[in-house]
Amino acid sequence: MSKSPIYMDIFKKIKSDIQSSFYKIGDLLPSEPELCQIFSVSRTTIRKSVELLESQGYVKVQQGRGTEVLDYKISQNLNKVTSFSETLLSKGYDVCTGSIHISKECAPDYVKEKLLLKDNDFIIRIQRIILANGMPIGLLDNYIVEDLVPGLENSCGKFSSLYSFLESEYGIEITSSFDTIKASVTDFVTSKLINLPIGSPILINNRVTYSYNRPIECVCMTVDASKYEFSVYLEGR
Amino acid sequence: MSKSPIYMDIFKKIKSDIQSSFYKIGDLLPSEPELCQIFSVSRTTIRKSVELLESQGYVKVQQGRGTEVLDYKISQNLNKVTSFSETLLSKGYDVCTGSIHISKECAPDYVKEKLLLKDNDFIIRIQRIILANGMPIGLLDNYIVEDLVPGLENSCGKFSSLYSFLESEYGIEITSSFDTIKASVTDFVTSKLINLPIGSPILINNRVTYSYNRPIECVCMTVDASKYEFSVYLEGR
DNA sequence: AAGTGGTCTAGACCACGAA
DNA sequence: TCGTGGTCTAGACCACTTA
Repeated sequence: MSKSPIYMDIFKKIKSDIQSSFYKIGDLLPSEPELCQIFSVSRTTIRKSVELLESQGYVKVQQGRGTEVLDYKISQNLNKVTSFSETLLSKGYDVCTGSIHISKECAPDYVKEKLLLKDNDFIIRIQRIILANGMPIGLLDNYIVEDLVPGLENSCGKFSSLYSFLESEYGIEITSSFDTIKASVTDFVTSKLINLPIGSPILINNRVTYSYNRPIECVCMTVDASKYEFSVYLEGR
Repeated sequence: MSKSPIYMDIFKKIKSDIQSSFYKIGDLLPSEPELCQIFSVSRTTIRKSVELLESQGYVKVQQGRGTEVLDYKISQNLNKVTSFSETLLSKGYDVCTGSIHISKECAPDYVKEKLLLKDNDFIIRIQRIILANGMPIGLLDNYIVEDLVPGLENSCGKFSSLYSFLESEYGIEITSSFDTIKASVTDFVTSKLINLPIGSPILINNRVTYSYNRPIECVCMTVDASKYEFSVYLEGR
């Protein structure tokens, strides 16, 4: 049946209870001993769930007082993981996939390292040319851990935003990513693919995507620098 | 005496053991049961300490294998506001300022907008050429709200990290920033300044810096893309 | 004073990796 | 197979907030 730990199920249950206003913003959650009774588990397990809720901004835990439900719409982190198609959409482009090729491959070493794979593990590779307003704007090269997405190689044309598809079809919740951004210029091949003169500036975004600390995907996005930039909010020092 | 919890003491002890290379990079820490014996505590406590070490990037925990000591010098400082000289230092470059010019100017319109200035407000502008290992690597162009930094225009040569200087000399606490990263290629002027062929890829980082939600500075950094990349951790979706 | 979350113990069983 | 970390239990006492 369910392979996920109990604390994860409880976390999701409380999260959805908050989102459905069963627990209202500003209220206190039931106390930890009460939650233990409600879910028939030990306090350790409840605390792990509450820890998750807190880390994702759903509640504020205060000793001596209780656990308050926050306005998650406001308190969510600004630096959210968004798929590139989502980002382009929000910049006002009309986005679609120009060409796509899905294949099952043995992962290159650097991908194996990032995704903590063993030597014989396979990945699903998705290569795409992304169009914005009908013109090529960039390339996407995704590598996804094969075990997690059986049959994905036959889903050509069934999605535009990969992350939404992973969530709806495979129940994979994307919780975080680590992005590295660099600049370069197009070589011959890239120039042909996205229809730019050789030597045009491009932004390259390498990302590893995680679902609860488990790496599930890595992706390299190459995009026309004249049509894309990357924004981020930094906090603390 | 010590008011801190045991797991915090153990965390600090192991952290300093890592920093002093008692536990070397790439080694595995003693297993959790062993650590229990070493510190005479239960596994819950040890796990809390290891969790802290992991969250701060000192170790990588892997089921079935062990807890590996990471190179903390590389993995530190995610999503914190760091000055560019600090970032370059952490990447292993020997950083210094090649040339510097400080002036008091009327702010350009786009700067006024970002810093919420009025028409007659002035800014202190600092233009610098940054050297890494003695070679030009990039340009810095800072605009700082004048009211906050009286006399800064006479501080030429008194600082290398601007943010540290603002903190120590003016008590300005930098709390957050909003960064936009884009790619481009050098034009004639930039090429001359940082000693690259025309058309070389560069990364441009535009930043607005805040002290408790008040904008205090904006800066444009232009840097040789072959020697710099930008990393960020995104959370939630 | 009573109830909250914070810390901690001493066990147990399971899933995973390496040999 | 054996040792690792991952999860979980059923307690206990402490520190803090509120009333």
